[in-house]
Amino acid sequence: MTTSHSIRKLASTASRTSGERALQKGQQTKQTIIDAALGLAEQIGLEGLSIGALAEITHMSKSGVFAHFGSREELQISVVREYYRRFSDEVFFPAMNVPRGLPRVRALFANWMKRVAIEIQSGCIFISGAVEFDDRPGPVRDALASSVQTWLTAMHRAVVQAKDEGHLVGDADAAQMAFEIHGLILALHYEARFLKNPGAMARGNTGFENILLRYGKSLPRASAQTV
Amino acid sequence: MTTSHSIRKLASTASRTSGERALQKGQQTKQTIIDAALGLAEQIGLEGLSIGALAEITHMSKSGVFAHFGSREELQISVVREYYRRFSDEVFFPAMNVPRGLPRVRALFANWMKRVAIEIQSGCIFISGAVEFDDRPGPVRDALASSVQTWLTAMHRAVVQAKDEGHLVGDADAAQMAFEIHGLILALHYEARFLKNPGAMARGNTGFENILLRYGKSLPRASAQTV
DNA sequence: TGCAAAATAGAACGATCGTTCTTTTATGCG
DNA sequence: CGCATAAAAGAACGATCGTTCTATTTTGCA
Repeated sequence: MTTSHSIRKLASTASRTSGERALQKGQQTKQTIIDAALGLAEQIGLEGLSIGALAEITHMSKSGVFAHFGSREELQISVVREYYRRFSDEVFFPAMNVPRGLPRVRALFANWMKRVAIEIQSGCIFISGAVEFDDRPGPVRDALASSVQTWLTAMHRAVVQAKDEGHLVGDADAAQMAFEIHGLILALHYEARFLKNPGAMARGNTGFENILLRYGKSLPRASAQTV
Repeated sequence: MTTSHSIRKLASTASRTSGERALQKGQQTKQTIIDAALGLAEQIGLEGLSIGALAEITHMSKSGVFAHFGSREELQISVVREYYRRFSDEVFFPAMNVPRGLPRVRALFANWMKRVAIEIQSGCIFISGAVEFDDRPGPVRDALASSVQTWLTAMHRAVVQAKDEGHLVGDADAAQMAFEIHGLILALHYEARFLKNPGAMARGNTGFENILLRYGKSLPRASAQTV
């Protein structure tokens, strides 16, 4: 549906077409603004974005910044899309080079953890945005929910594949497993970023191994039957 | 330390002293404002609180509302404290009537789940506040972090007691188990409230049973050795 | 009931917000 | 180079924000 199509569209965007020409001045500036806006949004949230602050950072006038987007909402949407692009590049695509099944699930989780670990300093827009827009309808919420849903669906698909490959126990519920993994990421983000708890990173990794103890068709159950 | 002391202080507050007199007019109004502010903050966040909006809701003047707190920050802190009080009343104290050990941990988790389930409509300030104030120092953040830490410590203590009672496996790491439980709650809040995923509630409960599969000294391991 | 004190209202402040409109500057193609 | 067009700046708008100051009303005790 929309989700997987977005992923593939992003892939085709990555392989640049021959017709690509150098960015015009306006596009360059717009990208500069989006970069600055993303950095700002990672710190103070999408709702904290202000045109005035962006103008100051980019050494432009408010109206100069504004003209590139036409509205604050459109700016926020641009930031969401940019974040989604970077998230995909860092977390999703690299894991596609890892064999499907449990190895790929491991890679996805590891990349996700790495990303969130970095974001202990800067903040994750998929998480902060969810809180900011959880009951505020509109195009920004739609863009955010769509991006998140695409990623979570990709993660879920990887788990399903792991089960198809026979890497998980027969009664494994892929959606349940994906839910529990998501919880580990959220707990890491919460406890590390808000509570400054230094042990959170290790607990995230241990949590993942505990999930595999339940769902993975590996050592514990196998050894019980083999020995 | 501060945490357990706060819990006990709250308990003593609950048992009303004989010297208590009827609230003066000012205190009544203040409580009315705090109630309205809490309701508002649960929907749009602590940062979304505005004195003007509160004045409209309570049919008062801005300055009339303002006078009770002296600053917006003090109002936000009052809201955090009120939320902490209600959270404790609904989640923590009822579980103290359940026998310590695994039953009490189950009760705490069940109450927590119930609370978050209700908050799928209204929002949890411990979660939204963490995102809003995760890198914004100040007294509001301090009040919030202190409240959250008190609760998480109480949860952790209950798990430690469960291990002491022999209800958990020998190598159980209480902090790790508390971390994973926290993750389930956060995943429930995220997927139910933001993504409107109807299956999230059941996944939270299943996740808890899966955690007990790992840490609980009950059926799975016992049967494997008994049979 | 009278009166000091508490509680609330009202008006105004400087600041910042997103947005609009007009004017100036920079760009890039023929 | 010249010129149409894109890009950016500048000024101003109405609205809302937290806060301050002063005036009015209400409260509760002697």
